Amino acid sequence: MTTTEASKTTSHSAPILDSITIDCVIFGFNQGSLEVLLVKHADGISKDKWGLPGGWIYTDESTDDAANRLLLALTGIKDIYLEQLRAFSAPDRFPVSRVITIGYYALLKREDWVGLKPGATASEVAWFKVSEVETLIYDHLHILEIGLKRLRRRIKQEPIGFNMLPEKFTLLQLMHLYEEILGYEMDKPNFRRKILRMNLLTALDEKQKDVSHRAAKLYRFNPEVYQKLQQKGFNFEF
Amino acid sequence: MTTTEASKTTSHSAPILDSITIDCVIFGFNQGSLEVLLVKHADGISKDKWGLPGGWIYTDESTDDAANRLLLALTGIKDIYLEQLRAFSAPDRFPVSRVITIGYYALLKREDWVGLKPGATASEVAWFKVSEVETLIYDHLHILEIGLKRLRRRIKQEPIGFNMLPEKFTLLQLMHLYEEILGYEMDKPNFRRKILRMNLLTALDEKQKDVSHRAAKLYRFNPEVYQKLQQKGFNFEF
DNA sequence: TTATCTTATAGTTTATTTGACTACAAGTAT
DNA sequence: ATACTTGTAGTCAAATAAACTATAAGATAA
Repeated sequence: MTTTEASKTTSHSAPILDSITIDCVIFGFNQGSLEVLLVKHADGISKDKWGLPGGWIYTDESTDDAANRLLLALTGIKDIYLEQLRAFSAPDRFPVSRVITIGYYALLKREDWVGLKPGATASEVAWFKVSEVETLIYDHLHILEIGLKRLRRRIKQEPIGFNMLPEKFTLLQLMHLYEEILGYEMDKPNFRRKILRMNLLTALDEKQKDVSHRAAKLYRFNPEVYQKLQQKGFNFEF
Repeated sequence: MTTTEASKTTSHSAPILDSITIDCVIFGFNQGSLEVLLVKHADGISKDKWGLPGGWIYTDESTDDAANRLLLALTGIKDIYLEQLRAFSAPDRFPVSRVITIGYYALLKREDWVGLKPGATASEVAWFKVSEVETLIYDHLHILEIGLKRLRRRIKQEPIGFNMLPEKFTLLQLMHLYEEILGYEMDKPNFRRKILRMNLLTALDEKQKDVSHRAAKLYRFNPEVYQKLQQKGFNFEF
């Protein structure tokens, strides 16, 4: 394999599968915008171009394990929300040799992100607004699009949006997240009513601070309640 | 690679990827039951055991192409509804060597199925009721479960059920398909109203024949209308 | 300190959709 | 002719969604 793709991984020398990689679309929500974490390749045929973070798969790990390993190495964070998208397999997707990649997408709390982890291989890492990404190496733009499509679908069916918000958030912040991802505006009172009626949020005895207007109540997502409701056949829907 | 996995494919000698396969869950609807097409392996470590049809991927084709090629070889039918599930990658999923498989699921009209195509490699092929499948080779039972889950989700969001019915069908047949897949009973008049209101069905000037009761009107799914409605933001939902 | 601005939150009203039913129509079988 | 089965139409109450109004709770500034 060329250094181009090999540069995706750490310098770890464990045996790897030689024609399969993983690539990950990492979403974050920052100042009202949906963003994606990209890396700039240090060398190889895609030198100085931006692409999705990715890497090889060790022979003794699943692709889920590989994706989690990659995320930990890149962000220093464990237990990131992660879901497989699918395999991307166009014969010419990678110009040097035949490589199939398994796409993933992850949701990150921006408050957990502290910058590039020392020791990571990428020469540069940065957040980009999803709406402003225009070109990426290989078929990574396509993977990003599929990831975005999946996120839009999922966020209407499962309460995963919280994974991109701080632990404590206001209902308006949550609504803005939905508006940004789904691409349309919503009605504040109706949104409140609908989400509160589900009982998935715990109201805290706390309010926003440092805002120049009436402070809103803070809420926390309650995964335990969600699990219980799910078992009773409850279906999250937006 | 061993003959076990190799026996999945035809004896074609085109170059293949050596650690990736595809496996396909083929669903059909017959006499009120959801069924799956399985093959019995002729030799190798899984000799005489039932599993999903699968095969290798040529170096110059995508996994979608490989899946379509497999389906054509197995059934003789082109243009089968096909969607990728995801990659299955547990390191020990295939006991002989490290092989990742890309799972697919397909929907077949049982009227198109004419029995095993001459020249196919599998020693035996048969339809099984999904509810009665208990053991399959490797992780194929898991793939089947994921396929079923995906089918249940999709059928509520997109009008794909028609792919398992004859061209002309009655509303009750369609409802029975939904009941069987989703696992709960529905109300006849309400079902009619909801599906007809969507305008996706063309009423034909024909009725059922050879039934010992009042014959129901036959309908046909109209993909053109669906496409137009989709562009206008229409969302199929059940 | 009062007026004004901004956002939070509560409530109203109407239209639409769902779910559970009833009723009748159109055939077949006895 | 009668009973039986399934198809199809229609009713009605309850639940939900969409659009909107109104008020509350602060912060800011005249």
